[in-house]
Amino acid sequence: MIYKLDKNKILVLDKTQFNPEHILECGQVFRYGKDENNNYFVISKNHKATIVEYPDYYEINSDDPNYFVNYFDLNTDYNKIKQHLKQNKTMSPMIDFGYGIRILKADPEEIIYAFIISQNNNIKRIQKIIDKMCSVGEKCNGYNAFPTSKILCNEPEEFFANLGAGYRDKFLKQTAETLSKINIDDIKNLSTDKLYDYLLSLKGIGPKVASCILLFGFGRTNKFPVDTWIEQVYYNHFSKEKRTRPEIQKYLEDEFKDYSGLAQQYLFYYERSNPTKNKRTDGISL
DNA sequence: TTCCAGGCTATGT
DNA sequence: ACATAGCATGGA
Repeated sequence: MIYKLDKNKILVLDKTQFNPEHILECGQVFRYGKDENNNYFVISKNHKATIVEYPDYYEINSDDPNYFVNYFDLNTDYNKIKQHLKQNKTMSPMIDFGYGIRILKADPEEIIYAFIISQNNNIKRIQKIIDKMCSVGEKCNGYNAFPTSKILCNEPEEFFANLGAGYRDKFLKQTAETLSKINIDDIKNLSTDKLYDYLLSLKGIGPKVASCILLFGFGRTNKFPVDTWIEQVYYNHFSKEKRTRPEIQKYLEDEFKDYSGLAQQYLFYYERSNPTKNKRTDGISL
């Protein structure tokens, strides 16, 4: 038990396994920021939470505490998981660096669109594009909800063309049309392999994006998405042996099994916070 | 100017 | 099955 509910507030009582900066800046969601009081906030679907820090605890203020108990995965003991992962000597210092990371239970549809946008892109621009998409989302108290697929599929071509998403605009439009015709609950319980194949059938979704969606949108923690950053981590901290991205993914999933997703977040956060000076993508020693 | 960013599609072999 | 050019946009 690391939290307690106090009316409409959640009090997170264990700061060793909850840190808003670690959670939000490790690249799993994009609709977050700091408000005028320097407090982190995050928007998920049609809900918003603000996190206020106190000396011995964090206070989560939101429009729906129950939603955010699940969203922040507060019933899972991450200290136990970290202890297990620390058996890997490479991981250990990286876990100490991002000790407060948690895998969020984000909205699947929102994650699908967000990670289609993410391909061959940078986080600043991803956030900008998503923000623009949300201009057509349901108006909530001081923010816009992420637009539903039904809303998106009724938007004209120009809407997608003007997002600044570049060539990804047609992927977003096609995905909106496809997803508006299905119920996400119908695919939510598919096996990981079947769900993976379904995601790959959508235009703009390849192995890496599908892995991110499985991990962040559908809670499949045995997935280890490999992007440019993880590729760097692999060559700099795990092995000099040249491998393709799918091979690196298999290598790391074999190593971390059901904890792959969380392990990936520690590595991603660490590498992005401490960029390797001499980039090396070919596996050859400098 | 060129390179890069949470890669993928299309089009070759 | 594997390799790679081309891709929109903006910041370094």
